Amino acid sequence: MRDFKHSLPMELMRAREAAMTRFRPMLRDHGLTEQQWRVIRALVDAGGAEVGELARKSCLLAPSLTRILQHLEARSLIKRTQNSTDNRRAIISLTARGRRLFNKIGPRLESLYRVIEDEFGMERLEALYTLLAEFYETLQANQ
Amino acid sequence: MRDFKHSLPMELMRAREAAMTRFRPMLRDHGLTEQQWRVIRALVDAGGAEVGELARKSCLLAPSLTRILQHLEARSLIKRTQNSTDNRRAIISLTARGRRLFNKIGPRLESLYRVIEDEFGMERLEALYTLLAEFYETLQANQ
DNA sequence: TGCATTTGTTTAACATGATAAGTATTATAG
DNA sequence: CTATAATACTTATCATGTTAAACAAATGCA
Repeated sequence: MRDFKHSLPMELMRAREAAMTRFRPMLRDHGLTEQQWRVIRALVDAGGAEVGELARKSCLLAPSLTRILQHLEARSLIKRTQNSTDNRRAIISLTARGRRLFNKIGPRLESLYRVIEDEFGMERLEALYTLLAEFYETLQANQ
Repeated sequence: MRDFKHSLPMELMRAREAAMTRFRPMLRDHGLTEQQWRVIRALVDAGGAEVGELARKSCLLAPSLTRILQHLEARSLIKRTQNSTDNRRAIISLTARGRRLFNKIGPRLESLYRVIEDEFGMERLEALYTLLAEFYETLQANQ
């Protein structure tokens, strides 16, 4: 049998965890989890989105996102607007407070990211991105 | 700001999720979660290990592992042996039942893994492994 | 129109992730 | 030898992951 250490899902997880260890403390300082940050960032990127769309963009399952949105709404970081043509769809967007939080945290995370770029090297990082994207596409295509 | 889609932790997660989607149904058929399977596999690999060692090998946090071991013990898949020289350390090992379960599931997961090898190609897969290991080492070294 | 089906989202239930605090045992300084 | 610190785990707590089921609004069709 293949060596246990050579398990792809675990290697992907370890690499991800190594990166998140750099980012998590700063998010925590602002009372945000990694997943809450992903939602905020996706909202900045999209400028308002339906829940399903947001789930795809932030790579979260719908039940997780539901709970996260409840937390963010309780902290007045997001707001819901009803879609007039379809009452099932709620449109989520950042509040001014949510945008301010993003503006405060975003740059700091970017600089942490640049440190990783420097340490690992831009070329290898790009190679990794490419392989990951190809891997994802390959497995999705044959699903 | 860097494009949101270009977020390394998320790309790593998406790739991992794409792979796990292939494996999870079979584990579920046998009443195992991915994490429980990692513990069982680490135990086969090590042939008995202390809790801390097991946590490292299976990439689980200690509190998670504690709960998982309770579940596996309740199902008689693992057993605990006390270390005579240090009563803090418990040695975990598989029961005969645990080994039987491993022998039933292991080969099926291996064949699913070979499908991925075929789809993505062995060379690219090796390249991905290498980059992931290098990435992990780089970030650990400067931590 | 009326009703079954589909779609978008939420609840529920159980398992794990993440951090902090607690407990028991061992090692160690004085 | 004893108080203290370090070690190995476990509990506790809150947030998310995963699956199934519930729910309401919209759609398709007789």
